Parts: sequence; structure tokens; C-alpha cells
Amino acid sequence: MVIQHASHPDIMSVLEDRGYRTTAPRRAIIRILEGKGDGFTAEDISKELPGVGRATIFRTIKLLMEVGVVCRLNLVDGAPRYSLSRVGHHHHTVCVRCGSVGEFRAATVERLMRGLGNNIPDEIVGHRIELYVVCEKCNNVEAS
Amino acid sequence: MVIQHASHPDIMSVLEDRGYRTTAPRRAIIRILEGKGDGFTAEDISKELPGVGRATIFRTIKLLMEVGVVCRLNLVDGAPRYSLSRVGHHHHTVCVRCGSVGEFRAATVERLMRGLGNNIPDEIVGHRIELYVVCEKCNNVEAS
DNA sequence: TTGACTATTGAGATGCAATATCATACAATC
DNA sequence: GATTGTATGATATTGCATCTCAATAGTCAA
Repeated sequence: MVIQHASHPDIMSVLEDRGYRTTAPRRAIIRILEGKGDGFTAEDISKELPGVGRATIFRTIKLLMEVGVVCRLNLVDGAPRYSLSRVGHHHHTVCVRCGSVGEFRAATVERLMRGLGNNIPDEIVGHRIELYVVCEKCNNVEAS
Repeated sequence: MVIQHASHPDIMSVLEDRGYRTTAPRRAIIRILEGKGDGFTAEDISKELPGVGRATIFRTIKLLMEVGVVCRLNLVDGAPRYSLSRVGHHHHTVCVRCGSVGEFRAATVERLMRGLGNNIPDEIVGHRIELYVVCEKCNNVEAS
């Protein structure tokens, strides 16, 4: 169930297919993203690409969200975090110790959500789940 | 399952029990909160209480979150919204049309979350669920 | 009740992420 | 290579929230 190393299609070509232009800043940003783990911030990218304007970073991230390649997490504290969507629909785990972010998906969750529709008067059109966890790494540190 | 009019204990006395002082600004803010529906913003309150400083609004909201009376929603767009926690643990519905916020809780959700623990390597310490819906009101408007 | 102690407040400055503006640069197409 | 319109970058600006610090006001003991 945990998503580990599923590869994603070439992100740049996804943009091209939608008629967006291939530009150097976009390629640079995407290259960074592909190298990063989940849970990066816009600031992270900006630091690694001092030659690229802030606005372009945000614009590109927004673009990538629109095409479904990147998704955004609104954590309670700190700056919003972004992560690559290696699969279409998924949810996130957030480590309360180190802040690392992971992805997961589970069919049971989706079934449950559909079932909830019978119990509330509103029409459900989407959902979002975040699991707060202590990740393996932090758990091991604690144990040692 | 839907939480409708469950009453909450006197909020001010919750603060008093924790040793916080009973002050006029706090009473004013709490009175506003009690009259409001779910999903208000800090700005809403600030507008209704021009005599109270912004900092105090935010400080008081923060305080109420700490004692568990108010909870915060990080929506994708717009300002963060707050709502009274009429019950301890619950989740929110957010109408994608009008932005209204509701609360719900369901035992099945909680059971499911516990079950998920067996499927991911991390230790689950909490969770958060948001349902995006078209609320009854908006649905009716659409139908007419 | 009075006074002292200390939490709390308010006005404005400040921090920080994100967006808007707009002249310029450049990718795509012919 | 010329043309056209998208994309960019520097900067100003917005928006939410917090910090600062002197002044205010709750609380408690006497």
C-alpha cells in the first residue's frame, strides 16, 4: 500500500502536451523536483535556483498542480509543502517529529468515503486525508 | 452522525479553569464566536469588534485552540477558517460552492484509521479528514 | 478596600509567504 | 530570420499572523 518508487512520466512532456512552452526555468524547476523527496517548499526550490525569480517558482508549481503532477499540503504550521503526485489519487502521512511527508493510498479509505455519503445530507465531491505519524526513522532514533 | 446543535460548556469557564484571566476582550470574542456559525475567519471577528486589537483576536483564537474549544481549517484558498469544536474529535465538511463548513464524526472513520495502522510502517498518532461537498442549500439552489 | 503583582492588551512595526504588475526576453511557428 | 504571444524577472504589494513594549486591568493577599 505504501507508495515507494513508482516512476512518473516525463513531467516536461506533460506540460508540452497541454500546449505549455518548454523553457529553461521550467526545466530547471522540474529537474529539482524530480530529485527531491516529498514535502518540499517553494522556498527550498528558490534557494536551489537563485537565478530563477520567485514568481516563476510559484507560477510553475501552480501550473504543475493544475496538470496534476504536484499536490499541495496545508500543514498546520510552517509554509505550505508540495510533493510530486506519483499516482493520481492518494493521501499523505506527515511525521510530527521530523516533518517528512509520505504518500499512501488504500482502497478501504475510498470505499469508506463512498459509504459516508449515505450518512450526511450533503453531496460528497471529494475528500482529503492526512495521517499524522511518527515515521520509522524517528521511531528508531527514539528506541536507540 | 451529523452534529447539529450540541451545546458546548461555557467557554469562558473553560479558560478560567486553566488559570486564564477573565477579560473584557476575551468575553467579547467568545460571545461573537458563540453566535457565529462554523467557518469564521479572524478577520470576521476583527470587523465585529473594532475596539479590540488584531493581536488580541489572534491570541485569543490561539488560546481557544490550545484548550480545544476552537479548531482550525487550512483550506486551499483564502484565509484560514476557524470553527467551534462542539465535540472533542470530529472532522469537517466544506462546501465547494459557498464555503460553508460543517462538522461530522463517524465511528467507522475512526475504526478505519486504526485499521490503517497495520498497513503502513509508521506509527499513527492522529489524523485529519476533510470532505468536500455541495451542501444541501447549494444543491437546492441548483435544482430550482 | 487598597495595593502590588503580573497577565493581558493595543497600536504599530515586522515577518513571511504568495501574488500582481509590467516591461523585456524568448519559444514556437511560419 | 521575422512575427506573435507566452513566459520571465525585478519589484511592489497584498494578506495573514506575530512581535514589541508601554500601558492597562484582573487577581489575590493583607
